[in-house]
Parts: sequence; C-alpha cells; structure tokens
Amino acid sequence: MGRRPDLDWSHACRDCAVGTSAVCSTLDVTALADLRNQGSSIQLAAGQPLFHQGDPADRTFSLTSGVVKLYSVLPDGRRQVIAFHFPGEFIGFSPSEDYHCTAEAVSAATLCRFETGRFEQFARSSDEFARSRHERVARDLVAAQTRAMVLGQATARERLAHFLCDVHRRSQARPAGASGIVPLPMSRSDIAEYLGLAKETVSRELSALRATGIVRTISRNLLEIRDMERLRRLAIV
Amino acid sequence: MGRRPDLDWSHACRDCAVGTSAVCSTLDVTALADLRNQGSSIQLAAGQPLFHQGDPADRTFSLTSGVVKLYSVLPDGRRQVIAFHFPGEFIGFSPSEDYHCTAEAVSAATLCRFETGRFEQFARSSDEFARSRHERVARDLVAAQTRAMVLGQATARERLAHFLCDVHRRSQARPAGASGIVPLPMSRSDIAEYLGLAKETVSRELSALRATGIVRTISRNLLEIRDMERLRRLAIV
DNA sequence: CGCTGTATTGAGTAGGATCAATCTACGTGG
DNA sequence: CCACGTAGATTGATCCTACTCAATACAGCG
Repeated sequence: MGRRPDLDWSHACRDCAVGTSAVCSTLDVTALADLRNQGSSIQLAAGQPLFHQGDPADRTFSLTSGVVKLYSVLPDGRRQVIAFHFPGEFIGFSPSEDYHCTAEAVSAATLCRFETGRFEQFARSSDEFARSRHERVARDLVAAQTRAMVLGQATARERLAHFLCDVHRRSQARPAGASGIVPLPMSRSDIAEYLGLAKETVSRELSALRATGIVRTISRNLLEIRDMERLRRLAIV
Repeated sequence: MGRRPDLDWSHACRDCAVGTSAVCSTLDVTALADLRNQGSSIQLAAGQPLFHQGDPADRTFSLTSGVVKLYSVLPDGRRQVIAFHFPGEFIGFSPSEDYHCTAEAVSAATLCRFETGRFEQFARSSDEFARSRHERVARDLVAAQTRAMVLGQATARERLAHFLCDVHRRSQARPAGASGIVPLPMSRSDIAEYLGLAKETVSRELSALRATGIVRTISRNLLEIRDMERLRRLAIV
C-alpha cells in the first residue's frame, strides 16, 4: 500500500513510507518527478533542529519517519510545544516570511524537503494539489482548536488521557493491528510543555493511570493502553 | 477605501464595509457578481446563533459588522470559546462535513453567506482566490498556535493583557486614529471562557489593571488603554 | 422605582507548581 | 562485564495561583 508502481525504480518517491497519505500523492507522475527535482531528503538525529523561530520560511517538509516537535520559547524560558508531528504529516506552512516557531526532531527522523516557492507554483498549477494542501491546513486548524479546549478546560488527568489517545491514534494510523501499544519517543518534559503542565504532574498522573490499571508502562517510552474504554472517557474530547 | 467603483450601484458588494480586506476582494467583477448571486446577507441580533456544532458545514460566512464567537461545549457544561471574530474575517471553514463548533453573535452582526460548494468552485477557478483563502486559513492556524502559548503558559494577568492587546489590534484594524479605546461587546464570562479562566478571575485581574493605571474602564464594555507600553510587556506574546 | 441579570469583591479551598530528594536506565570507560 | 556517572523519571512536602462559593454592587429595563 502507498507504493507507486508507475514510477521509475530509481525514483525516491516510489518507496516513500507515507506514500498515499502525503500531499504529494495528489500529483501525477510527471509533476511528482518535477517537484522531486527540487526536493531532497533529510536525515535528522534525535534532538537536531530542522529550523528555528525567525528563520526565513523558504522550506516545506514532509515527514516520512520519526517524530518532530514544534515549539516556541518565551524570553523568560517558558516553553510551549505547539505540536508533535508524525509520519505523513507536513511541516513548515507559514503565512508569513518567517517561521513562527522552532522545529526539532524528537527521535531520529527523515524528511522530504521542498522549496516553498516551488510548492506555491504547484498549488497554482494543480487544483488537486491546492485542495489537498488547503484541507491539510484546515485539519491542522481544527486540531489547534481542539487543543484550545484541552489547554483551556481540561484537568491534568484529562489532558494526559487526551494526549495518549491522540498519540495512539496518530502513530497507529499506518501500522497493522489495533494493539494498545503507544510509542512515546518524547521526554516527560516535552509532554508537559505540550500539555501546559509541569513535568512532575505528568509523571504523577501517569503513575495514577498505571495504578488504576488503565495503562501499563512497558519501558520509559513505550506504553500499553489496557483499558481504552476508560481512557477515552477520561479524555473527554 | 475598500469600495469598488467599477461595480453596478445596485450591487451589494459595492458598499461592503470590509471591501478590500475580505477574501472576495481577490475576485474580479464578473466573478464577484457570480459569487454574489449565491450569497445572501444575514442579520443577527446579539446572542443569536449562526450555526451549531454538528450542523452540516455547507455555508461559509464573511463577517461585515459586529462580533461573532465560536465555541464548543463539553457534556458536563464546561465551555471553551475558540475564537472571537471581527469584521473582515471569515467563518465556517471546515475540513469535514460538519461544523466542529457553534458560532453565535456577540453583538448585532451582519454577514455575507456563501454556499461552501460554490466557494470550492471558485477556489478551483481562481488561483488568486485559492491563494487568498489558503493564506487566511494559515493565518488562523498561526493565531491558534499563539493561543496554545497563552493557554498553556501564561498567567491570568498575562492572558488578560494579551486579550486586550489582541482585541485592540483587531478592532482597530479599520477605524481611524490609534486611540487606546477598546470595545468589549462580549461578557466577562465570554472572556473567561476564551482565556480558560473563571469569570471572577477576569474581573479581579481587570480591576488590578485598573488599579495600576494601565487601563481605564469607560463603561461595562468600553475600555481605554492608558499605558500600552506596560500592557504590552505584560502580554508577553 | 424596584427587578433581574451581570459584574465586582471577599473568604476559603484545591489542583497543580515548585523545590527537593531519591530512583532508574543507560552509556562510558576501566 | 561490571562499576560508575549522568540525565531523565518518579515520589514527597510545601506553597501559591486561580477556582469555588457567597455576598454585595451596579446597570439596564419594564
């Protein structure tokens, strides 16, 4: 699934891990080859930055493997993780000249890099591409609005439950089997900064979920949801 | 400013209060007339709903006057105001079949209503229109991400300061004079639900700002910023 | 001129932050 | 292969911000 048998074997997109789910999938073979000409592959080690807040927003990325976090930092050091991105998702849309936040690999990641200007060209030449891009941004917008509900109204318990369900769903998107296994490549601090909590609170609430048998912690960054039903009820959104 | 002298006098868009700033401004006269055929004008009294969470998302709106709030409600009654919308802004983009939140007039409002499907057609036929729409959604997305910072990291004082600056900037967009007057047509509860605070906290913090001479409260829903400098410093974002 | 809904102010409480002390996993080097 | 060092995670104790509940003030309206 997701492969493109009509592409030349030497074409890098042929074996793209996120094939059909990425924006690129709306392009025909010629257009793809064209876009690809300008795109190049990027490898990031865990912790490596992709771009910084304030950099000129002249690149757009398609994440093919790994997890990337977007965050911004206040002068006094407070940090908010805006989003975690999973394979198949896009990074780097910006309505202004500059990126408004920093992007950094959480785990080793590979990305496809495109020039934003070239992206714009394709949006003009392909209705399907433009529509797909718009839908993607609109989807991100709804996700951001859901986050307002979580950050504005939910308790610590509810935030964490929501987060676990969300990561489960999004990382589960492609792999087989509806197992309750959730990979958590990000640190507890990352999660805390994402949920607007202190890292100690994340730890405590995680322990509480463990105590009630809702989740089981396989290793530091691998967790099993044992009672999805109850977790969902906690998540509220 | 914002008028379209090349339009027929009978055409409603000619005197549109938000003329050049709305999405429609990217359309040429013929296209506009065409779009307009399908659009109609809407008048809402304060408190009247525009659409409800779960309604089919078959309408898109351009706000020409007044203020509209978007919100969603949890089963237990907790309510999050997602956004306040000001004249010139668009309402009703949805990546799914249904609206994901409720829209309601805060003050008397007038809107231009379009059929979403027809909107899509125009996006396909006009690059400029599609680009403008995309930019608008991308801008909304950045705003939503700024909100994550506010809701996740800011103190009550900072949230309120941020809110006042934001409303000042957005309502000040068209009117003349850089006065410090800020209209607050929404109730304290609305503000509280927008900022993820209790209404009592909003009241208290507002009183605190008044006590330090940063703002002056002209009437219940009219406020003057007397020291923009200090308010901005408090706002942080 | 009182009535009603909204806003403000007050008193007490609780949920989550902060500060601090272990504990654990993992990488490094002997 | 194991001992050690370090960074991240967990748990504990205390504090503080903002919430809740309650009383009062105020504005708009019949």
